[in-house]
Amino acid sequence: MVKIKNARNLGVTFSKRRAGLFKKASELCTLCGAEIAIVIFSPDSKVFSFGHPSVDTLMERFLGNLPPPNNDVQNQQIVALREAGIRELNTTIMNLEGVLQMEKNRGESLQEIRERADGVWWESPMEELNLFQLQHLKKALEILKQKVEKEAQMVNNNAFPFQTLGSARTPPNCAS
Amino acid sequence: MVKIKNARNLGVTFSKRRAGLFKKASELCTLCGAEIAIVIFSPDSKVFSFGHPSVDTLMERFLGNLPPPNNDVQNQQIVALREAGIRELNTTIMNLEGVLQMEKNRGESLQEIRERADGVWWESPMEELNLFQLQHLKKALEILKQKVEKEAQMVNNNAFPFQTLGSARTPPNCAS
DNA sequence: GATACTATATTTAGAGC
DNA sequence: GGCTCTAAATATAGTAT
Repeated sequence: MVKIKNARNLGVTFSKRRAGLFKKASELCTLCGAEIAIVIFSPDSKVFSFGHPSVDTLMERFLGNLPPPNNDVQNQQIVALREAGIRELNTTIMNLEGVLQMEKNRGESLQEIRERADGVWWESPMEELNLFQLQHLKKALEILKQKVEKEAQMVNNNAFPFQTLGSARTPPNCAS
Repeated sequence: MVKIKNARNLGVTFSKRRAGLFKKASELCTLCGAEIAIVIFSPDSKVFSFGHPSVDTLMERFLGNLPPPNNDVQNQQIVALREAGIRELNTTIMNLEGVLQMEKNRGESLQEIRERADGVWWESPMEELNLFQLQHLKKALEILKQKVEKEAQMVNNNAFPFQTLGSARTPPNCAS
C-alpha cells in the first residue's frame, strides 16, 4: 500500500480507491459469475454501495432469510456445451454488436451515456438522464434482451437431458 | 480488464481476484477510515465475506435496522436505498459493456481457435467461456430491465428522483 | 490443490489544470 | 470540485514446481 503524504488529499484518495474497488468487484462479477454486495460508509457517514444482482437480495440471502437460487451454473455450462454451436454464438455476438451500433448511430447509445459521464462514468449521477433518455435506453435494452434470449433459447432447447446436480448452500461465514 | 484465455483457470482467477478485492477493501479501511462490508457468492454458492468493523453491523445499519450513531433512521435509509438503486443500474450497464467487449475481443480470433481446436471445437476453452458469458449476459439484462423500469417510473413521479439527501454523524474509527 | 514466479496490465498518488 | 497526466506501486494470468 502506498503511503499518503497529505491528509488534505484523503478525500480524493477515498473517491479514487472506492471507484477502483467497485470496478474490481464488477470485473469479478462479469469474469467469474460471482454475486457481490459492497457497502461503504465514508468517514463522514455517506453511504456508497455496489450490488449485483442487488445489495438487498444478497444481504437477505447472507442473513439466511432467503434461499439461494438453485441454478447450477457449472452444470448449465456443461449441458449447454453439448449442444451449443459456434455459429449460434457468433450470431449472437453479431446481433449484440449490431444493436449497439444502431443505438450509437441514433445518438443515444450506452457509449454516449458513458462518454457523457466522463471517465468514471458508472459513478455518474443518473439524475442527468431525462425520461425520454431512460425510456429510450429501456427500449434498446429490451430489443437487446430479446435477441439474447432468442439465441440462448436455441442453445437451451436442445439441451442435453443431464441430471441437474443439486447445489447446497453454505452457511454464512465471515472470513477476512 | 485482462481477457481470460483459459476457462479452466476460472476458479483460480476467482480466488486470486477475491483476495485482491478484500485487500483493496482493507486498505481503504485503514487508509481513509472507511467502514466496508463485502459479501461474495461464488458461482457454486459458496459464501465469502469481508467486514470492518463487521459485516453484520454494517449490513444492519445499511438496511436501517439499527440507527446510525448520530442521525435519523429514515433519512439514512432513503439515502442508502437511492445510492443502491443508482449504482446497481450503472454497474450493471458496465458489466454489460464489459461482457460485450470480451465477446468482441474473442470474436476476432475465433478462426485461430478453430484451427487450434483441430476439429473438436466444442471442447475449446474459448467456447466454454463464450457460452458462460452469454448466459451471464442474459441474466444481467433481465436484472437491468427490471431496474430501468423501476427508475423510469420514479422519473415519472418525481422531478428529482435521485437527489441525495445529506447526512452527517460523528467520525468512525477504523484501526487495524 | 497450493505456492512461487514473472511478464504484462492495471491502479493510483501526486501535481498541474 | 473535477479532470488529465505519469512514474511508480500493485494486481494478476499463465505457468512451473
